[in-house]
Amino acid sequence: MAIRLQDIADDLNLSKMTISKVLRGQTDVSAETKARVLKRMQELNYRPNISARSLRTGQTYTIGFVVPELNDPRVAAICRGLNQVLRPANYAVVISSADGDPEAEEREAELHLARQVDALLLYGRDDVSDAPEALRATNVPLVYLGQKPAQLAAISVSLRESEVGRLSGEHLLTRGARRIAYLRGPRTAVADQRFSGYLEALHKASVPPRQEWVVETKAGGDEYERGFEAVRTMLQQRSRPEAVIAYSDSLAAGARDAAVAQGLRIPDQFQVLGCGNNLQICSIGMGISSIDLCSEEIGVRAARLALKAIEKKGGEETRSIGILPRLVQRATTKRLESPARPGKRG
Amino acid sequence: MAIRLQDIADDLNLSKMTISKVLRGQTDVSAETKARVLKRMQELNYRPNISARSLRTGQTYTIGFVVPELNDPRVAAICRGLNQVLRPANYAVVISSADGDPEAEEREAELHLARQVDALLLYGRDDVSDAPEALRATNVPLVYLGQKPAQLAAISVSLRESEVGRLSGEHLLTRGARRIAYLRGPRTAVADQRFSGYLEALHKASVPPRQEWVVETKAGGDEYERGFEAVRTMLQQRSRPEAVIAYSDSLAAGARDAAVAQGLRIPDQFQVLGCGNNLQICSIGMGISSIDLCSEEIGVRAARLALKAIEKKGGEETRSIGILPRLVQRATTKRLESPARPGKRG
DNA sequence: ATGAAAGCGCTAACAC
DNA sequence: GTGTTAGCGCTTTCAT
Repeated sequence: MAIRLQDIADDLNLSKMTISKVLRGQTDVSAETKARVLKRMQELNYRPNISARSLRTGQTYTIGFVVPELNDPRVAAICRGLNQVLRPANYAVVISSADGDPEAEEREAELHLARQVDALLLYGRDDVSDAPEALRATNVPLVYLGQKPAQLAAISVSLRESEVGRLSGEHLLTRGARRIAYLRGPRTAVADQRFSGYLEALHKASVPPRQEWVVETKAGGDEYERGFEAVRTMLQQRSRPEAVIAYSDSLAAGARDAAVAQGLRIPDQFQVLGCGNNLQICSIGMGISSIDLCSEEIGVRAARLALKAIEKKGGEETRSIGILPRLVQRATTKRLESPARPGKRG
Repeated sequence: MAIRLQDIADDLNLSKMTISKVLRGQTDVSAETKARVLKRMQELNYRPNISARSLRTGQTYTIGFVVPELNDPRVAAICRGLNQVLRPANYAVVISSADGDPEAEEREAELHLARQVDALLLYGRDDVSDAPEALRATNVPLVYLGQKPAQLAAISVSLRESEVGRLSGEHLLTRGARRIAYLRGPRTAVADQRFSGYLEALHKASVPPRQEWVVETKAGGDEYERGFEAVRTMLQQRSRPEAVIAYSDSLAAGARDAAVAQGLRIPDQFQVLGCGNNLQICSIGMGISSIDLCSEEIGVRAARLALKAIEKKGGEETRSIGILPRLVQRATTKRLESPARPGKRG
């Protein structure tokens, strides 16, 4: 079938060992031989059989990555981060998507393990924090991204979710808002953490939270509509908020448009802060200020951790990294009068 | 290290051959033995070494898929289609992204081949239609998606791009529009084909095209802004269009908002038709009618073709499938007065 | 119904 | 600098 080391060896009257050495860049081969071999490899379009190699070496230079769903800008950003680190180190990232099916997630992970990946990365959905049973029994380094798993003995790189809420609250408080509504998203651990961070920010500023302005919003589907409706309703009450924080950018877009429809000037009379920094949404129409979830950085850090874990196979180093979100200001929140000057803080 | 067939065999006082048979579901094993083996496999969390297996069999039950960029709803949809067909057939899809780097694309493809994928799928960028040199010399079935490559001897599943333009034109013509602007997108083969389909539709309806309403728009970045500007400018001329077809949904969103800003009522005074059926964009604010590119179906068909090609290894069947786009009507184009009745056409 | 032998393509360890 | 030997974990073929 395909062309093998042996074929090249026969062809050149050498032993396959010499060819193998050239292939792997060993130095104990004469320059001349090396050149000949390389040339012939090119001509014959030789491709080393990775199965054979990894059977022999126990290493595949492959890292698996299981994601719940591909159509997610965070996943795309994480992959960029991963590749950034892993490609130069000669590792290939193999992504497999569960397409929204939680059971497929575990199956995909199993497949990766069977394929002898050198490390396995798992992107946790927001609503699940535990690892599949079967994964616990492996020696392969596991790295969780996005969501810290319940069990302690795992490496993870996750966003400090409570900081998302805190940062959001602070941003608006700093801009003079006191009457802040909060579209809190679904009932998940992540949403809860964000919300508690928000409450903390309010508390620190001695602003009491208002029950009636906290709205739970299911994820998925017509988030835009839900954001729109929620804010429209609030603005019809006697007691109106002057700003809103949304769990997602689609919700924020709906919120923004509801306020505009109500005749409010943004950001003077009403401010909107989204979450996710989804460019596709934040840059359609009036730019939405949003929290960047720093997914690319999460990818970079996870990749580094994976590499380290691969090296010291035995070392059970259990590191958990928390990444801080960043705020991206656009048109829906006020500019501060005095932009931060070096050496001072606003 | 990991647990092997041999370990289970020793454990149960059987030969590893018997274990292997159980593993592969051979029938010539007693039910009792089979049960014992299966049980032990479970307990020990045995995972067959795929490298070894595929070294032996030459098959990996893995199909590679190289995409230029992950953050693309078409790619996500294609993957859903692929998995739909391939998972039941026990194949794993291994996605690798080139992250926008055309050279990485070829490297990733090579990696897949070295890993002995049973078939390799390639998603062509709109601006490139040829295959990397090195891929021509392989026996592995190649399937091109999205974009038919220049060389004839290849299997491909692609969208009938000219139909996108034709369908767009027809949709608006049917709704009484004659003065149709066209934001034609970048200078790529795909955009050209769509445009020619559009011209064809105009021609068939005896509507002469108007140079000044055809605007070239670069891809990427601030498409929304560009769509907005283009339509704003057009609407300030004396001779105004009454509808616009956009190469992408972001452009369409900009176009829609420019028309609204100009005080036009949509869809009565101005119609907008997008392309891509990107839900994230089409459902923010006034729903944008758009052309669905049927990516999931492309995935399904490509997967079937790949499976066929794998089976009859020798059979050089070169099939090219063209998929027809579909229109999804929303608020930015007029509803037809008499919705199509069975047996009649409007 | 169960097992022994051989070998897939490659590389580690060691001669020469 | 180059070659020899052995074996990674599995499956194929053929005995028993």
